[in-house]
Amino acid sequence: MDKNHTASVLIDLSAAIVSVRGNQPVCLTVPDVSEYQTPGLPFGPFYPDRHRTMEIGLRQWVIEQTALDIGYVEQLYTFGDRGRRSEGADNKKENEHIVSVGYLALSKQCPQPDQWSEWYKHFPWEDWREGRPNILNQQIIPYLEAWAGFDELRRLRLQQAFGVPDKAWNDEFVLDRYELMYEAGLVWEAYADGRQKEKISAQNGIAMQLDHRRILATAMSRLRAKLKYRPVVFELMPSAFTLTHVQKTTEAILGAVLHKQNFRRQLAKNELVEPTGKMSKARGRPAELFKFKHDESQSTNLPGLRIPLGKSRNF
Amino acid sequence: MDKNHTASVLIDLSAAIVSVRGNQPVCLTVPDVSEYQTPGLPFGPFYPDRHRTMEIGLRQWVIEQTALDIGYVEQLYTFGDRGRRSEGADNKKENEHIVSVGYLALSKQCPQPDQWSEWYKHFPWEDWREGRPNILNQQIIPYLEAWAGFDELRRLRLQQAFGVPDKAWNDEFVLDRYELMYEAGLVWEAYADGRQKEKISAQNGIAMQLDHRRILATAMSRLRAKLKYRPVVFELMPSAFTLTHVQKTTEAILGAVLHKQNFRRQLAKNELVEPTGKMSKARGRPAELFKFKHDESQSTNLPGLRIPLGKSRNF
DNA sequence: TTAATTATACTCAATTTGAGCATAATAGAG
DNA sequence: CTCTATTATGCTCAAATTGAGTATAATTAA
Repeated sequence: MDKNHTASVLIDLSAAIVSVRGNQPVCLTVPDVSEYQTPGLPFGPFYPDRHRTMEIGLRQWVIEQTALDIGYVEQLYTFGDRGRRSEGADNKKENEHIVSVGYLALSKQCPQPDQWSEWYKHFPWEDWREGRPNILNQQIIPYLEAWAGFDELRRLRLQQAFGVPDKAWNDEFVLDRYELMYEAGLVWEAYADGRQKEKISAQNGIAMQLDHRRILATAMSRLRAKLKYRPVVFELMPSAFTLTHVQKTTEAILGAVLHKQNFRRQLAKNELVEPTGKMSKARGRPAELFKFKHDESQSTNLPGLRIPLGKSRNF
Repeated sequence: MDKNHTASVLIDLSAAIVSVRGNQPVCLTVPDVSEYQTPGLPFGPFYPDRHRTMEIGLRQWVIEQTALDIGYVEQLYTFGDRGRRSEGADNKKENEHIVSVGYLALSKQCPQPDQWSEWYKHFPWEDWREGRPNILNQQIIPYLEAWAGFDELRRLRLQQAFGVPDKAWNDEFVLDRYELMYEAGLVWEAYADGRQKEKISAQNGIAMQLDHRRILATAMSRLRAKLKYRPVVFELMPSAFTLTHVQKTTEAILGAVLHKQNFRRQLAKNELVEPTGKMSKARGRPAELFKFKHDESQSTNLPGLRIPLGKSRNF
């Protein structure tokens, strides 16, 4: 094997640490000191002789830096892209390449509100809870249509990702949509990476540093998909909660509204929760407080919510 | 941040290159020269200044070394484990740590039959096409039951992974089952890694080098899961095929038998194939030859086979 | 007391799934 | 040439699941 090339790299562990505040999914970010002030995801280096696995390394610096209790952690993707990542960075030697491993982590609380950034400020087209977002028809779709032109492949991808013109919107294709917009030069990062000459006029969501918005998009895709077959919502819930609370949290993640009675039917069928006996006190009729049945550990591969992929949305 | 520790690592790209020969899923392996003669997955180093992305790097050495046409490639997982990976290797400097990025690749052909190893020789408990494998009740389950003892958590995991005693077998939990067996000291690798003092008496499938069997298990899990919602089978099919051929290939991957008519109904409903007009000639009534509708590219996120997760097996 | 609000029980049609039977078209045996 | 084994394909039907309601209960705030 050819040994003329350097094969040594540094490893960055980047984390999309997700929580839900009110009815908004949020993500821990660190501020940017540069002129653009784009927020970024927290990240830290991986020291292979200090930590046995990368996940341990990740948990370590998250605890050190944020004092957060992250229960659920899942590896997302490893990015080795030269173009997108290291070139722009300034505090690294020219020859040191960086590979970044993206993680998704879930946190039940989110203290210090200013450090948490709402998902849908970065991805306004992904929140369908109040109906189809205006930004789609008013900006994104027309621009993408023009970009696709008569290119058969581009039109097919457009149809897949955005459901244009006649297919349904699939909430899991967050990453596909972002990548398409990136390629079409519709997001700021494309300009920052030099793929796009002119700055984008419209604000298609708040940009992030380097490829962090891509990592967040990956996290959103994964979490939305996972929600449907694994009971990960409970990693975002307090120890006792009402069924409506679970639903609101699920809806926040999915960016879609669900049918109340059917949602409860799923919860009941899969035996995911059990009553605590206590009741919540709020405005209307008090709701029973429930707890997750398998909180101890390894909740990972239990059945999940089984939200039918199809059209179960409430419009 | 603490800079006393070395953060520099080498990156290995390991690939589970999968194909189907006859009715057996196979995986490209490289022979081992050491005393144990355990096969391993092919791998190559990643040179960050030569290849823009890791996937490009992977395709490069696969083409160079195997002359195979791999269409579909998907990243599986990045392993940074010190214990499992680099310690045992002998051709590396002590201080150079290795992170291995596992990939799944699919190939339509598999020339040089001796280089391809059948999945179910490494995982005999995963092939349910002829009914429940004997090895489960005769060896694996009793041993695992003993290992679990009265430990509540272990019993729960056993139930999840192996469906013991009353839950259904889930074909997607290949990795969970392997990891459980590893922890219980039921596979050779546990002995090789020093987790287990005595060599395992029973042959629970053919072992592989380092953590390669774990990577293959990851690949199997991912492929089995993907099959159900993305039309990846066609990456394993020739340009023209009969419906039965698609079914046999699917069954080989899933390690389970499917209901013929219902399988066809799914194919028809999702409009994944179209007739070529030609017919196959074989033993019985000739079957129509079909082709995949979207072969050009980006077949990635089309609907998929939608094989119901539940009990659609044929026993 | 009443209205607004939230929770929960129950219903029902449409669709999807699981499992089968019936029939069609071929090759090869006799 | 006919029969049989074999594979392909069309069609049916009950059971289960899903989508979308209506009805009713238990609160707080006015």
